[in-house]
Amino acid sequence: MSISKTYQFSEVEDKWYSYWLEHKFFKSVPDEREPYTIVIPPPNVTGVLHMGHMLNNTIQDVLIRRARMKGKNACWVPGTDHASIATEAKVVNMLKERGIAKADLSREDFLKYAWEWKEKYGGIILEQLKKLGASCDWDRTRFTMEEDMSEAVIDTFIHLYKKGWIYRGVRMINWDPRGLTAVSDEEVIRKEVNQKLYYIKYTLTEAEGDATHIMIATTRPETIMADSAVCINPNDERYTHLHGKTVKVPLINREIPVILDEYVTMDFGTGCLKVTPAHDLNDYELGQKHNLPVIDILNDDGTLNDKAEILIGEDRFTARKKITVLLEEAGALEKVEEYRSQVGFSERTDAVIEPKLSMQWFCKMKEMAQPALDYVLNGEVKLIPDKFINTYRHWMENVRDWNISRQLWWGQQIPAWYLPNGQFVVAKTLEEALTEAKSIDATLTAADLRQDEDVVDTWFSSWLWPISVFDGFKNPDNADINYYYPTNDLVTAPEILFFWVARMIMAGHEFKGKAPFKNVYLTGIVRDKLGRKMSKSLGNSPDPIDLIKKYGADGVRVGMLLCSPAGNDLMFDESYCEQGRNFANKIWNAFRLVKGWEVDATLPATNAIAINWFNSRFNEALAEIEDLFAQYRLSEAIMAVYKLVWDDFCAWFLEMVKPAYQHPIDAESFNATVKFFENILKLLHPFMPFLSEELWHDELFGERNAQDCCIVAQLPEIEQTNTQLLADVEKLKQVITEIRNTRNTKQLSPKEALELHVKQSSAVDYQSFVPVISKLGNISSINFADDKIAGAASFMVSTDEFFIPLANNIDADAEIARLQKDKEYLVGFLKSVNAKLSNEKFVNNAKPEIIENERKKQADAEAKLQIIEENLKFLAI
RNA sequence: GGGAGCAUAGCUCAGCUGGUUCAGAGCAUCUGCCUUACAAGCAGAGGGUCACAGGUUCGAAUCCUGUUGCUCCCA
Repeated sequence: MSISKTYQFSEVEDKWYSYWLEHKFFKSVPDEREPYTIVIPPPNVTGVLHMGHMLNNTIQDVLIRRARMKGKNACWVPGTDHASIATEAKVVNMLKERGIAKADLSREDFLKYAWEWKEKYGGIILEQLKKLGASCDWDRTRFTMEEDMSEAVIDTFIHLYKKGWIYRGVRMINWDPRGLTAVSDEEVIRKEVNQKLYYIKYTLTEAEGDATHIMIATTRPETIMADSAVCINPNDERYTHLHGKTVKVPLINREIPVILDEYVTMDFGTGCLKVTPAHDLNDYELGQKHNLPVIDILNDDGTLNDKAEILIGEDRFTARKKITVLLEEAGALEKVEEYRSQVGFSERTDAVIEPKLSMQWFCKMKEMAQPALDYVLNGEVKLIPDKFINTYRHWMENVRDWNISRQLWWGQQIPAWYLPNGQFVVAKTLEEALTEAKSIDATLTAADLRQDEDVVDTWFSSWLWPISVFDGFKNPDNADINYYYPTNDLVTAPEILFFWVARMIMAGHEFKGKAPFKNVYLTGIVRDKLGRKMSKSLGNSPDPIDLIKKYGADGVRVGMLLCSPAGNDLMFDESYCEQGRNFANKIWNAFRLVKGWEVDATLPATNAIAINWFNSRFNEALAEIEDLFAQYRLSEAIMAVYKLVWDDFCAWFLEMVKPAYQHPIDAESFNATVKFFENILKLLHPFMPFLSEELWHDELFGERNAQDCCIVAQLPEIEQTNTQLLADVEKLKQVITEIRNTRNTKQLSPKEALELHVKQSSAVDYQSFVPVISKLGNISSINFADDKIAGAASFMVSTDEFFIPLANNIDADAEIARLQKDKEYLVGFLKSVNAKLSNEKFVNNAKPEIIENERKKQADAEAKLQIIEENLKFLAI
């Protein structure tokens, strides 16, 4: 049977994924083992896999698979959130294509269509995760709008309302005129944009001497009709004459007062501020303070309403253009300047956010923020990397109340019922609401009550996620929640640290008395190699599924991790996936080599050195990798595995034990190699699950039954290493590298066997390395000599000298020049070491071990220098 | 405007409590090899005033101050 020269991942991946599913390796039920739990950050049900997910879920899968292989009961809970704004937009579009307008539908009918959409198109992303190899317990897949989960949301709402932490009020909120809903502060993305600053003349109602008008600078001329006042700084001497006056709003000639407030910055614009309480947060607060009327001139969709008096029905941006023309014609526009400033955009619809006064539901944050902050500050919840603690604290200390109502249908409807007189009651069902309402007015019937039309913010579902996925609300004492909660690690993007992570901690404390997880690993943002964030609009994001097709899931996973330093953004480049694929291929070919070996049991065992050395090296790497995982330094962990496999195992160990072409290998070497290979597969598995599982089942590794899979194999225990052997083999490797280097510089064929003479002064047991040196260096004979060899290329490894006789091939001048250079370096080096050692302050202040070390450096350098001097003399003869 | 972080090889990054793991890794580059596991490979090599300027110290990539440049968060 011939085995392909390259690893054909496409034939392997689906096969093993199905096999794992079939044998229920991802499934977790509580048992006597220690649990290791991760809840997935639920992606939008509308979402498709992007590079951020790819990174995120690769990390989670690596952690989960590793925990499984360390004997933990690993449970990774998948699911999606209902993403009210995004989903509702998709459904509205679907309806539009069928010629149906949302406005013509009842809430009930609309929701029917929404569910239809969800069943048909939703959750694609979960299928995509399977391609990546995600070992989620799919039986536990949850969706934030399932009945139980929604019930938990409603109960939570009622609970917090009764506690006085949820209230209803008119506040300035962020309005999305495209999504036609309020959005939270966190869903507003601020971007720097080029704008224009318009200078507009407001005429004084009564001229004051020469002064007939005042000048106002604004970026939003279309809102002048909503002005309630003009504000100046009381200390501004330019405008003292205006105190107590009134001015007229241009075009509509409404009279408004000039008010005084130190809030106004004297050196920005003209020093006069138009106050528009309905359309600006700061103006609103100013208006409250000065008792100004609120004139809202905008409809929900961003068009002007009749309060504007002019340009009624025009969109706000069209109105802005038109009003500048009108102002110009009226002679009220003085000038227009270019201006750069921050504008808020809706995260979901990218519409410019409109500050708007609105009656909304809010959740108080202060009380819940304090304990949630404490968890992080006292280390019960660790943020990795810890630089986020500062940011977290800052946010938690300045947290504002959370606007939780959304003017949508897709989501959990707010459990509040209005009475005809405008009062309301909060209750789980209409019946309960009626009972309560009757205590206000006994004559009321169910028909008199009207439920609040709005739904709660999707985050108001997802903050319960770590509890609700285990049914912790309905059955607060069930086996799952008791076993899995609190979970272990949460892997997510730093951009949702506040509106998701922080709130989960709040909910965890409030409803379970415990934080929902122990560690929060915050991944970086995936950027392209120019450092730009990957986004749909830039089109700079590769489709992860295409990458998987091109490089294999294992290759992409490795590529992802290679470029993701802990906590830093990553500059993704496809070449990393290529590197991952090449690595998979390397392993595949190592396998092909070993697979092809024939064993001759009568042969003597000759590779004890190589076997003992690799065993030590493997355990050394195992300990190193363990440590890196403990610090969540996954990119360094994969690199450690990469070097162990590629350099130590393939380039050194296999080359050492590899029999000559078409020769058999002895049984001991073979068995050791197979055992090492098997351990390597285990180590690789969390990173490269498909390839490792594929090879695991080859008969090379013995009989496997259906349950005997790499995915559930147990990682080897870390054993003691032989540090002396490890150090000596480093010397051995240097010798071989020097021999190869000599060949290279002297242009000798690797096929030509050479002689080697060793003049040794160290204690390294080169004698025992003779077979390895001969094999890897293609050395025909090794002599241990006391004298230097004439007419030979030479090199040094520490203070041991090596000679390769090369009859006519020695350029004495070049040798001398090389030695001179080494000598110069050593002389300089010695000088600095000697200077240190003769410095009294150094000798008095430095730690003894440091001084000892300097002495050793001194002795080594002197010994080496002496040899070089001798060699120079020797060559000069 | 307020706060945080970063700056080390062409690129992406390590470098922990200052001192031979102190200038390192992988990729890329260059040279030579299609050597019967792998050219998606093998063997070698080159490449950095550790952003800049001061300071502390016997000793600084590492600690302190300032400057410049970039990123993020909040207003």
